[in-house]
Parts: sequence; C-alpha cells; structure tokens
Amino acid sequence: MGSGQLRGRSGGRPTLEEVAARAGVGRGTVSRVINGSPRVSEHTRAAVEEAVAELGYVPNTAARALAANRTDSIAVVVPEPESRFFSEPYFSDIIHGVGTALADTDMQLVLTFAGGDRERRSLAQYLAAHRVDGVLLVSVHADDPLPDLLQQLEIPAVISGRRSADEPLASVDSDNFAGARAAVNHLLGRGRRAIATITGRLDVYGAQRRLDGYRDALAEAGHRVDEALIAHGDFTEDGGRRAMTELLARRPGLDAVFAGSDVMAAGARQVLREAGRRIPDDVALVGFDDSAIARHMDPPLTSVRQPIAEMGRTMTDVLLAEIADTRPAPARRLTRRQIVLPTELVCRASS
Amino acid sequence: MGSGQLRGRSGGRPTLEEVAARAGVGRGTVSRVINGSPRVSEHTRAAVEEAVAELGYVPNTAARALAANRTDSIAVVVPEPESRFFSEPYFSDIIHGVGTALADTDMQLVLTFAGGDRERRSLAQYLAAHRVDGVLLVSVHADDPLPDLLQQLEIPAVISGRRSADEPLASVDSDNFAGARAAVNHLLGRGRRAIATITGRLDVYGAQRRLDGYRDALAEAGHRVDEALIAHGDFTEDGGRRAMTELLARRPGLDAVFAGSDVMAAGARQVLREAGRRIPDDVALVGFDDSAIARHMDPPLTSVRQPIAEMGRTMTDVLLAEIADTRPAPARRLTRRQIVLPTELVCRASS
DNA sequence: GGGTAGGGTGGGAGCGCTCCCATGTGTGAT
DNA sequence: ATCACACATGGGAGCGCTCCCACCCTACCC
Repeated sequence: MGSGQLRGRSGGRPTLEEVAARAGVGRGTVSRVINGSPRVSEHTRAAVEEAVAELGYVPNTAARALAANRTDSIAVVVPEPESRFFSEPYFSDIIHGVGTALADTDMQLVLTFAGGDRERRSLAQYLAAHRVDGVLLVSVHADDPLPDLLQQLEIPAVISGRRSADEPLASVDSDNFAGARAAVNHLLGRGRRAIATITGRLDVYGAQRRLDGYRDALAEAGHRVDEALIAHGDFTEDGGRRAMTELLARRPGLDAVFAGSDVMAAGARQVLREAGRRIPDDVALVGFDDSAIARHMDPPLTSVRQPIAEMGRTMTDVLLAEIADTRPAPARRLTRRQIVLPTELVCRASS
Repeated sequence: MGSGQLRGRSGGRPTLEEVAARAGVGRGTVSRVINGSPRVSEHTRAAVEEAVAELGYVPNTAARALAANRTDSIAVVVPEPESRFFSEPYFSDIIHGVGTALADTDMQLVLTFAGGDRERRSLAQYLAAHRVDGVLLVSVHADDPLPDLLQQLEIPAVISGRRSADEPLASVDSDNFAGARAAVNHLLGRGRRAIATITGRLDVYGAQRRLDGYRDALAEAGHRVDEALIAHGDFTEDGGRRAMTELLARRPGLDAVFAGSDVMAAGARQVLREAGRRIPDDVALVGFDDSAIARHMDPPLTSVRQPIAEMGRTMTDVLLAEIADTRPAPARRLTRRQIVLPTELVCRASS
C-alpha cells in the first residue's frame, strides 16, 4: 500500500525506506546497520543485511551528505604552474600514494586545479561550499593564499613540503637537507673539490633546504663555500642549462655539480657536453628526485630519491586523522602534524 | 520571526531561503537566478544577485544533487595494473587534458582506481550509487567488464583507445595504425631493410593496430613480412629487453627496430648496447609515445607522438555532450562518438 | 469591454538520508 | 514481585535544494 510514491527520481534504485520495509524494521535501524553502529542486535542486523543484498541497495551519497553534512571525499589541489608540475613524475607518484591510502576507506579523491586566476576563483568557491571534507595541498609556494583560506574556512588540510621551518599547517615533507648533504658528501668522498650547485626556486622551502644541506656538508668537511659555485635555476631543464652556463663561465675549473632536480641536471648535462666536459671523468653530476629521467640519462644519473608515493600516503593518513578529529570523537591529536620522511642517495654512473 | 531554526548543521552558511528573504522574493525565484533561468525579470535578478553577493551565498551541492539527481562531477577510472600506468606520462597528460576541458564548466573530476579486486568491487558500488554523471575510461583491456557495467547502469562513458574495431562505447583514440606506418616508412626511407618490431600487449587494441601498421607499411613497400622479426613485449622496460634479446637471437642481422612504446625501446636499447650494436649506425631505433624518456635517451629517441592531452580534452568534451544528451534536451547526438586523433613522427638521433 | 494568453512569481511537495527522542523489552538488583 | 536501567528499535523532523503547479498581473485581441 502506498508504494506508488516510493520510487522517486533516483532512477529506480532502492531506498533506505524500501530496505526497511523488506527487512520488517524501521528506517533508523537500517541506517544503523549501514553505518556499522554497534547498537543493533545480531538477529536484526542479519535481516537487514539480507534485505540490502536482495535489493542491491546502495546508499544515496547526496542524501547522506545533506543530512550528515559531510561529503566523504577529499580534494587534491594541483597548482599546475605552466604545467611544469605535470611533466614531472612527482604528480603521478603523489596521486598513486594518495590512492593507496584511500583504498582502505570509502573516501573519494577529487582533483582540483589551481592554475590560472579563474581556476583559483572557482576553487575558492568550491572550498567555500565545503564540497570536500579535507584538502591535500601539493607543492605550494610561500606566498600562496590558499592555506590561509583553508584555515579560515576551518577545512582540514595537509601540505606537502613545508612553506617554512615553522609551518602552521599539518605537513609531510622529505628530508631535503639530509638528502643534499648525502649528495655532497658522496661527491667529496669521490675526491671532488670544486663542487657547484644549481638550486631550484628558493621560494620553495625544499629548494632552500637543499641549498642549506649543500652548504652544511661543505662546511662540515672544512671547506669554505664559494658563492660563485652557486647558481639559481627554476626546476626547469632550460633553467638548468642557463645555470650551468653561468657556472662554467664563473668557475671553469669545477669538477662536480649537485643539481636541485633531475630535470635541471638534464639541462646541465647538455651544456657540459657541449662544453666538451666528460661525465663523470671531468665533472661529476648528481640530481634530485630519482625520476625516470635519471635512470635513462646518459650516463645514468646519481640522484637523491624522495619517497614520493609514501609522502602521498602519509599525507592522506594525516588528513584523515585531522578529519576524524573534527568530528565528535573521544581522543584527539593522535598523529604528528609535521612529518619528515627520509631521502636516499641512489648512486649511478654520473658520479 | 522564526529565524531560530533557519541556521542548520551546514556550518552557518547562508541558504537559498535566507537569500530569498533578504532579496524579498520567493525560494523559486532565487533558484531560477542561481541556475540562470531566463524566466526572471531583470529587476528581480539584480536584487537576488545583490543578496547573494552580500551574504556570500554558495549553493549546497549535496542538496542540489539530492533534489536534481545529478552530481556535477565525472570520474576518471584508472586501471593501474602493477602501477605501470603511473610510471608513464600518459596518465598525467590525460588528466591534464581532462582538467583543461573541465575548467570551462563547473564539473568536478573524481579519480577512481580499479587496480585490485577490492578496488574494482568498491568502484562498482560507487558507480551503482550514481555518484558521478559520467565516466572516462582510460586504457581498458579487451575483456574488462567495466564498460558493460556502465552500459547496463546507463551511465554515459567514453573510452580512451577502442577495445576493438567496432567499439560500442563512445571513444577517443589516436591513429596508431598511421603512426606505426609512418615510423616504418621512415626507417625504410633511411635504407633499413631488416626492420624488426617489438609489440605491446596485443589484447590492447592500440598495440595490435601498431603491429598492423608495421605490416602494412612493409607490405606496401613490397617487402615480405618476416615473422621472426616480430617479438612481443608487454609495454614494460623488462619486456622490451626480453623481446630484443629474442630478436637478436633469431635475426642477428636486423638493422632497425620499431618498438611499440618508448619504455620498451629503452629496454631494447640496453640489450643492443650490451650486444655491441651502435645506435643508429648498426641498428636504428624508433619508439612510440614521445615521452620524456625519448628526449633524454642516448641517443635521443625517434618516436611517434600521440596527442595525449588533447585526447583527454576530447574525451571530456564527448562525455559532457553525452551527459547533456541524457538530460531533457532538444537536439541530440551532436558529437561524433568515435574520434581518432592524428599521430606525428618526431625524428631524433636514434634513426 | 470582456476574454485570453503568457511571462513572472511564490511556495508546497518532495529528494533519501541522519539525528535524536520517545517507546518498548529484557535483565539484574532490591 | 518491583523498580531501575541499559539496550534495541521506530519514526518525526529536518538537511537545502529543485520541480512544478497555481496564481497574479499585464498586455493584447476581438
């Protein structure tokens, strides 16, 4: 009786109500079973689960989101400046890690882009509408307004790579400092003495830390740091070429280069080769990221590996914990909010 | 009066109702303005827009999704078999293209993974719940049940790379056949005569088409196709190595290799080098994809470029059109459902 | 002048779910 | 036997929006 109005616009899919009718229980009880509440008798639970199976019931997420005021999804914000980000494996690896961590939950991953002005504006709208429960910020610049917006909106967020030493947001970073130190120590160990470096954009904290590590390793070994051996790139291949050209002009006698990324190392290699320097005989070369480029370069490039997929996974875990904290819960703050993952030097023929 | 109950659980954000009150109009009118309906007078529209601006109103998507039975988001399904997919630039480029196409709309992009069994099951649930308005299927194998599931659920879907010559689903593919022909013709033009090929997994239609193109070009040039010059890889570097080893054993006199992907070409190059063959002097090498690897290989690899980002963009456009078709609309089927985009040979030092 | 379109508008009736309070129903303590 | 309390359960009251029907008013026509 009265089943005429039960089938609504949802395309004929069964509703909670119908499951309840079939199982001979009330709506509330079905809801409890669906959400795994312990306050349901074993017997009733079985009956409901059977009805769910028979009807092929799948909860309507929109209705749930509306009633419970949560979305069960998180966003990954992709900065995408000049699509540089996409050309690097960084992106896919992070996403891969995030996907792995999310596989254990029923959270969904929404990809949002914050490239141009228009995209940033619509992203702000999107966040203001609270269309996601949390946000993963990848590769954010020091002066990006997004983190502040998120804090203001009280949306849980985790950032990859801190913006400064005292990052207020929860963050997951790799140990850029130690990685750079390892690279330089490795070069020193091979008897290199005039070790140059090509930095990334220094408004990226990680790039700064790699430079710090470079300096620290030299200082520790009792070397004076020659500022003319430091050139600034911007993470691009072309930037690597320009920086290498500068370095060669300033210090023709250099015998090693530590580049702040593999891509820049690739650019440097071209310039070195054109200048007739053999690698590693005349100049040893070390990169950072251990990307596919490093393995396929000629000669294969020694590089500092970052556990990027693991960073994605860890970021997600931290974010999920933050989201759980937001909701009424007994214990709080079980996760560290600042995590630094180790890097590792992968030695190949270029050094 | 009665404003006590107006602010609900939504975190204090203004609702349609409040905008209506402020603008001195009814709910329906605000809804019309928000959704750009033409049946609103200019004067009223202005008043509503002012109220929206003053209150900083942003529609609640969950409520809209529930009432209108649509989600304003599409899913990209990532097969992710042994994470091979992620190691290739294919993934990022497709996503990039999709993002570009979506930037003009207010649709969101949800990334879903269909790697393991468990993921596939939860994906099926996800789709059954109609949590997205449409689906982009990337790199699907011939026997994947997903496309059928989607048709059964009547969810609009577009596939990248057909599964067979008569793909029932809407699809966007690159011209693998012509690309392979161009590669082989190029090698023939350089005077190569014993041209081998390393195929990808032949249950991927594109791989089959590349092999077809190889055969066709040779036949057209009046060459008999020597089956011993055909070896099968699986798109991996290791597969490329194994296939190259086989080829060298069977036909030591070969003077060119057309590999079905850059990654396999990289594997082949290693084997060739270990066997003492110089590239391109002894053996010319051509790959497929024109990925970053191709540019950085030594020597730089000649490769067939696919417009991958454009494929992503086109797929999205087709999908959006399909979704629009689903909804009550005047004209139907304005877009072609089977699109093939041209490939292009990029010549470098390896041939 | 009355009749009739039709554009513009208000608001009721849901969409399918969660939250929470009220109502049983059984158990153990008194 | 009586009371209390915990546990299990049903269902009302929303969540904020869209859809759609009814209504009003202003032309415009005969």
